[in-house]
Amino acid sequence: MNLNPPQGMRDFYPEDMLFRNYLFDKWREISRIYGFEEFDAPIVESADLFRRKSGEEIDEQIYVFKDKGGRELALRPELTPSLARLILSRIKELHFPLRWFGIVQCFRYERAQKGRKREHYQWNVDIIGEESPIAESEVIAAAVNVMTGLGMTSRDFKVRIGHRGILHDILKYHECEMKYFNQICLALDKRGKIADEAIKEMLKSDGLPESEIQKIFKIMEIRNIEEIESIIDNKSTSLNNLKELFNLLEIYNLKDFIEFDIGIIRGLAYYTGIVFEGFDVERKYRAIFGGGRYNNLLQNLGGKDLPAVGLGFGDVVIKELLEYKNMELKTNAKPDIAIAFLSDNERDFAIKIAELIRKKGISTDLFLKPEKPKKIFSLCNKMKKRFVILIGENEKETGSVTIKDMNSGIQEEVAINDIIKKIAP
RNA sequence: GUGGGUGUAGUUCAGCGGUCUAGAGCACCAGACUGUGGAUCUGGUUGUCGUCGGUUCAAAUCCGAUCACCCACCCCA
Repeated sequence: MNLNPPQGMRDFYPEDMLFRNYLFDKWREISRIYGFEEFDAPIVESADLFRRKSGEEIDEQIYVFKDKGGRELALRPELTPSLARLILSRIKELHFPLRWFGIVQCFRYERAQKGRKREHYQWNVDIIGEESPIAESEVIAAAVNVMTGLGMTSRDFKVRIGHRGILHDILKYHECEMKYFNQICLALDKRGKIADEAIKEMLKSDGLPESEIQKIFKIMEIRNIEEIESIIDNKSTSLNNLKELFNLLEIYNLKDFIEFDIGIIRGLAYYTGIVFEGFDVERKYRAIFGGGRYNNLLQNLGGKDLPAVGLGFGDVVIKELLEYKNMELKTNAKPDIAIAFLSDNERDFAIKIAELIRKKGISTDLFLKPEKPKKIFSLCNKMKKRFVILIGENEKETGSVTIKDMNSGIQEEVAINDIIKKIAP
């Protein structure tokens, strides 16, 4: 019998749930503070919902299966198509802009690797129905606040911001041939990951002439918006858009967290404008979160265009990063109090004491059978209990309990009425 | 889908053709008796050496297949 979970799927032991809940709580808290409402959708959707979106290629990466009625269903690889479905079916009654978020489990059928599994949880934040870059800035601000809430600073991570349209404009200015746009995007994406020479080779084998390749490398050197301004004129709406976003983010006081990066492309075909990704400064990990503007959200479902900005923030990379930085978690969710008894004669008395404490909302772990004191204290020590309440013959007779403070090692006999005072002062 | 790496006690790993009747650290269990944990000490347990097959007098060790995990690519969240 193979005890492993299916390939790329994850088990969450209690100690893993500690981190997961910690992260989810952070996501929820920031969502609430930034005024987003939570929603969810089925984890299983009609396979067509996901296919329709971005061509055929995605098909191979979706878990597809047939239900007993022969309908083709899929485990969701992402939340956005479901979001589009929900919005479209209430398009008349919803008032925009909408701010929705979800914390959802997604699946992708592909080989697992560092920072990527076949299954992950993802925080999704979307603002639907707003053209202005203030939508982007709200979403980016929320993501940055999650990061800082997890203890990260601007020395640990940066949000790199790019713009598809600007790349287009620059290429046009350089009179690059647009038929190579996809290859150019690919080359930009590769920069920093593989050697420049290898990129050149790649472009060459794609059929780009030497002159074009040189232009592209010049473009890749662009490091800030001012450089772009000096290259292309002010009529570029994309450029103005991006400038406005940077101004806005300065008002949010996020200047230290953001950088312009012409190389941020993002794969998804549906991004239409500003795109951004969060990275650790050492670049040891892949993007922590990413998102951007996708103004044709509803098109694929037969609706009208609706401006939208979205963000996805997965649980896998951030966990690896926090572990690497030794910042994963400090809380201990285990019960603080343990109640133990020495023989069956005291069991019922111990139950009554446990219930008394639990009625006060205090987390209490009750031993289920009698144990020797040595074992009781040894176990409680391992489980890091704060207090151990011991009940034996003596205690039962006098109607009291023995409470031991595991930190100090001091113990005393306490009357029933004084227990709460002792353990929860 | 392609390429590479790794599977040995609960766990992290060492051993890489004959003394292996397979080890080490950590973990675990036990240290007269009575109602008391954490440090140290002493003793002890733990394994179809991933699975199946092959080569050999001899296989954890070599070869093949298979499964699983990891890493990279492809692609992307």
